[in-house]
Amino acid sequence: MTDTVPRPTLEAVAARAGVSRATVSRVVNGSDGVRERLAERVRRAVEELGYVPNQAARSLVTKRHDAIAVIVAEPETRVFADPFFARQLRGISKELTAHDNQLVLLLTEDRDDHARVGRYLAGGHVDGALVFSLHIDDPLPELIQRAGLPTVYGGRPDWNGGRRGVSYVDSDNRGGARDAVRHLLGLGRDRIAHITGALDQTAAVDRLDGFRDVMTDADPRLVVEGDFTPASGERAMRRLLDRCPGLDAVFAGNDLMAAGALRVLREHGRRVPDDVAVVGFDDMLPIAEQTEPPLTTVRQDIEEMGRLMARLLLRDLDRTGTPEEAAGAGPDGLILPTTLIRRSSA
Amino acid sequence: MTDTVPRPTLEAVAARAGVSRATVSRVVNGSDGVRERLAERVRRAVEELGYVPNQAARSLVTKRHDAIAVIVAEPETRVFADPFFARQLRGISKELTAHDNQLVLLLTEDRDDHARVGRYLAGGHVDGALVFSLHIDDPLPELIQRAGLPTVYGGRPDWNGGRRGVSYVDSDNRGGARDAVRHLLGLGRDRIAHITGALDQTAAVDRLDGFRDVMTDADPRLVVEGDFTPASGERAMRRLLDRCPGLDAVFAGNDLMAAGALRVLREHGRRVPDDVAVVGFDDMLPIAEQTEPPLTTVRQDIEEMGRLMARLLLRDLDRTGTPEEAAGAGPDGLILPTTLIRRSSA
DNA sequence: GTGAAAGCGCTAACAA
DNA sequence: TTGTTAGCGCTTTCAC
Repeated sequence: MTDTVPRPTLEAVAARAGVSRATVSRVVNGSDGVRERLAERVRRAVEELGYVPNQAARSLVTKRHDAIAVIVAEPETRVFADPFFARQLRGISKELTAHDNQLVLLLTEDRDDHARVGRYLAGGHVDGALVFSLHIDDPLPELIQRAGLPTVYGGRPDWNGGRRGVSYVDSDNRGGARDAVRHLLGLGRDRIAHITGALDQTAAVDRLDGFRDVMTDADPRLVVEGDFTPASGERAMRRLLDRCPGLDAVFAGNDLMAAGALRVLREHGRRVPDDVAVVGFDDMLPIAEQTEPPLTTVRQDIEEMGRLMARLLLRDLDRTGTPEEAAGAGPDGLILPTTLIRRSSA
Repeated sequence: MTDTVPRPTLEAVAARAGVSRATVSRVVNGSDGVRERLAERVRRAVEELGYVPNQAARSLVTKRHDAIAVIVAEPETRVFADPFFARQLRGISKELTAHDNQLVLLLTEDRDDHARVGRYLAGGHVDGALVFSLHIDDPLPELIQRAGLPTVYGGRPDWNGGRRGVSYVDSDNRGGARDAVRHLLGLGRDRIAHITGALDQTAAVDRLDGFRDVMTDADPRLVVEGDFTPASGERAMRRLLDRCPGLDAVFAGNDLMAAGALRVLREHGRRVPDDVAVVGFDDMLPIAEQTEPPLTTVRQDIEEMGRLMARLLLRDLDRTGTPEEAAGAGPDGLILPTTLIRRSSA
């Protein structure tokens, strides 16, 4: 609160080291071409004065901010039921700080927020953006594109291929789903149902596609749409039991819905996995391990996703303006592998 | 990627509106004393040019950044099992953006991170800091204090009262615990056990104190220390059943541990709530509603905590330097009420 | 290899 | 009420 002593400037360091500001700047920024003797003197002065560069002044001339916006567009409360969010952030944060970039967090819920975010991005406070939880028809990508910021999306965007220069990182949702279903087949199950996630998100669509890849001729009544919440998992399970009492396995679009399904199965006296085998998706830890019985599920490496998103973005920023830019890796989607984790439910 | 057209400056707007830079600045910053006719002309020019102020240039002179650091010091993975984190962030974010402040997120895990954070804070990039999840003996407060940044803590710091000018926001952990225990007493239980959280966090200590407030002469063997994880809840419950087979109720320090306890109780054939009543703390939704049976628990308004932290900090920033400063509200702790949520477990 | 000097875009005295 | 001007602290040519 009390205004602290004004922090030392380049000028002060220069004076103390008996050199010019330019020299200090060179040393501080690690550009070579400074005689070691001088450099050493400067470093000592920096140390003694506790000098820390003023970022604002630096940005003013470099036009770099060493800051990245992370935009989470989640109007629903789902994010909170989901350790996802925190995990991805951790991954992003690690990568960003390793490269001395700051993480500016932008949480949006409604249209007003979008406008605000648009303004912020256009305001040139950050060098790039990382975006999550897009739903189909989200206006955000449009805004971001207009702001002309390098961007990496988390999760395959629905307009995939539509726009140029779009990078994204995603899990192998389709492949993971296939593994899950094949595992159930391997268990000798053949009346396998699928509870999908909200189909306005590509993750849900891709998992459904994976399911269909394997169950090419599945009874359409064995597929019910949920929305990733436990309640929707319960509803879907009830409907499934109602429609197809003979089912012997369920692949749920995520662990939360699988947990809901487990409850309904128990309620109906079906033993898991004896009568009905259940597989989830995510391996969301507090959930998957705590269900009764513990959940067999498809794990994705969330933190790594975050880390990769950041890495991709920083790489983009670094090659700004170089010739490779046009030729470069271009609009790339990075797909991370998934792993089937066997517990007791299937 | 492609360097966009340089954004218009104050200068450009001034030229277009046929006024001086100073006038444009006044209009943009809403200081009055500009004739409406001129102001209007300036606004139009701003509009036409799509002018957005350069924050770096502004900070350079105002020394304000309109940015707040949010520091989450959680070396463990606990944060991720915990929607807490996301919820508080949401609250903070809302309040901050309502006042045009940016949220810079700093996640720390180890000592190196601390050093980095210290440097960052000292670097004067932000106007204040919001800090969470402190553990006893955390070096962070020291660093922050040294950086001389206005700070608000989430959760009562352990050195409470020790330092001056420390603000914090917390839930009424002690009162909530009392409510939980009284509820169990009201159910006619009298062999009530308590599974504490990690006692290096004040939240756990305060809840234990609340338990003791009511159970003044509790058998010490009825209190077992956990660490907020489900696994610790299981361990603690086993120990309790072993030591005091006659217990008829358990108050767990959070919902995760309560869930673990429920599992062990079931495993031992104790019916809940018939044989043993169980109460949790937090009302962490995906957990509390999904347990078998659903959990009676003490709810805290996490999002509101976040919002209040931000509000407190912004208020501090605003009164910097004014006379009230010394006299002012001073080191204040804001305690939010809790509510007992009745479900089936007690 | 090092220093001098010209800004980066903005705000805030101070004059007019 | 409006304009002029002097920096804020830094990087970066360009001379030396």
